[in-house]
Amino acid sequence: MRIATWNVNSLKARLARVEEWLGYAQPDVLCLQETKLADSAFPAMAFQALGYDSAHHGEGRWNGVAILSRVGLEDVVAGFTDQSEDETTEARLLWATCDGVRIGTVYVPNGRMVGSEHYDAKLAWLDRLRNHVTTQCDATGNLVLCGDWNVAPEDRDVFDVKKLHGATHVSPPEREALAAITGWGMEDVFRRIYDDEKLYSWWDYRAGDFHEGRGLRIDLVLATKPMAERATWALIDRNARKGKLPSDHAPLLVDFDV
DNA sequence: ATGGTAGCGCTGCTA
Repeated sequence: MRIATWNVNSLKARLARVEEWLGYAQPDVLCLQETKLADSAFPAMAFQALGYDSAHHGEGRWNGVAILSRVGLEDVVAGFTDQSEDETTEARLLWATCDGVRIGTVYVPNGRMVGSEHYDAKLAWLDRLRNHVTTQCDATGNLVLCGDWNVAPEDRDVFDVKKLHGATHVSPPEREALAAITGWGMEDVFRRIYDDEKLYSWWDYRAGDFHEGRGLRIDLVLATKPMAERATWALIDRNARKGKLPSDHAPLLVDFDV
């Protein structure tokens, strides 16, 4: 099973690129983030025409997550299950079961500046996700949780450690919040395949950062042990970050022997 | 050298 994750930074702006990419990347499951669409505007028919069932959880202008699958799509759950009736939350989490694998797509809040209310909200969101996963999910089962985590797990995932020291995406509390999730029983699968530095998944649009190699690895596929052990191949598809009007993120693909 | 781009949507916010 090939599972991919891609922050597309507006599915409306990126639909043609996503369709083209599905054609040559051939994922069985694709998790999307930042669709920036309301559910009513989600182009389900375009994906159905390519053989993919889909589920979308969106709010319109910002955020929005989706799962596309050509191997079945069942038991779709949007958001946190502890959500109260009147709680309004941003569309950042969606689950589905695809061919026996429980798959989640996440778009973790950016956090903006360390110490800001947005940063505190990011840490709180990650802790809520940890609570959700550790109480609702089975670490011995087939679980894959992928998306834009807005956290670079280690210094080797950052283009300039000194420049970004203590900043958002690399601060110790963010890394600890992510580690609390992996520590429960999931692995950053990409690192099972590659040890290298300078393998990034996001580059700022500004100042030629992509072409200068100034990026971060913040898009991650986490998998429980039984799944991670069956990972056979992974790739950050930098070609999808090139050309006219790309997303600022590249897609990440992982093959599992299931 | 403290810049720069993209998306949404029409003003400035978000990333």
